[in-house]
Amino acid sequence: MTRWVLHVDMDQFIAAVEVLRRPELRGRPVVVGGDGDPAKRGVVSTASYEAREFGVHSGMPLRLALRKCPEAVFLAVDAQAYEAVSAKVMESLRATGCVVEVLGWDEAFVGYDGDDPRTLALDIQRRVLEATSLHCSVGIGDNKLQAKLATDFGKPAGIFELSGRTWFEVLGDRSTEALWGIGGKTAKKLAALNIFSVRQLAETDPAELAKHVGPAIGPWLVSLGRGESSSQVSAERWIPRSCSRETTFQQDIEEWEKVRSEVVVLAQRVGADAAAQQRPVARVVVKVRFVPFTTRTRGQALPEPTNDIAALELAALAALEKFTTRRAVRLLGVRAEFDSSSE
DNA sequence: TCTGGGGTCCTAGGACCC
DNA sequence: TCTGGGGTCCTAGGACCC
Repeated sequence: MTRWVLHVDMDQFIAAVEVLRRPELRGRPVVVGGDGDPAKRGVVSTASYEAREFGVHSGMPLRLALRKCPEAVFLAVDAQAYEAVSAKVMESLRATGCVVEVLGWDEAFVGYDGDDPRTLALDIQRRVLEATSLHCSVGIGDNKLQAKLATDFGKPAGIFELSGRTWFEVLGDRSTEALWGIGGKTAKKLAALNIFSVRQLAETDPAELAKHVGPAIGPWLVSLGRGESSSQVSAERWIPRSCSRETTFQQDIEEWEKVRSEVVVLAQRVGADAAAQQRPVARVVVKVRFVPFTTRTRGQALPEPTNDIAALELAALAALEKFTTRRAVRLLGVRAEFDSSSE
């Protein structure tokens, strides 16, 4: 167990990468999302700080972002470009000699056993800037939860420390939704139980909360409130449990025959992905989002784990047959669940 | 305003078995 | 006849995160 956990988070990562290769965009509101056409169905992946001043943020429909900020530059998501920069970021973190756990394109935990986490944080910022010309913020904590929450207080390009000692001082009066793992739904559920703040959550009886939210989640939520987390920073290679492909159609699909043929296309793509990873598929799950926005899933186990495309197509179609509704469809998805013995 | 795409983990209920 | 108690597995849905 390392003594300190640092959480490194790139500042407005995707937008920053785009500005880096288009210097003329610096200082302008930039919105990255979908295929770059804000008139189409899609959401904002990242907005630059300039765009955020207009109220544009991640997850917002592109059409709404356009209304809020018509003068913004809208760009398509270019995953390959971000992956390339991400690799450089992670490489410079590993060059510190510390344990690095990657959390996504633009985030990582760093485990540290020394006495001076601030100097390490400054060193990390310097290394990342030299390698990528991009800025990051660093959170320092006694554990992952504290470090992760600290980072936001350091943004942009800063360093912030949050420990067991300062936890309640910094977060005690904040809404439970400020915690990593509590979203809108859970915050509302807690509010119905008269638990509004992080401090109130910390003082809740775990067994009592378990009655309302389940045996594992109840105690876990209380530990979040107390700023506790036990999971260690791990550099172990991540073994994916599943892979999936999904598409939101620009026009809703009315014909069920067309739904069938699109599911086959998705099954083929997922099958190719699974085969590339050399992971046999044990189960296929089809996801259907009906108009206006109701989402349902149905699954089909394969007779035996396989990467055979024809078998995956058949399983996907069998799963699709389990749907009885035939309303218009706006999204289709196919997910392959791997045989867990194939690691 | 009309809501992406790619993931993870937990829960509840039913089937099934002893 | 009016039916326990425990365990495990599977499935669909929910919630959350980047």
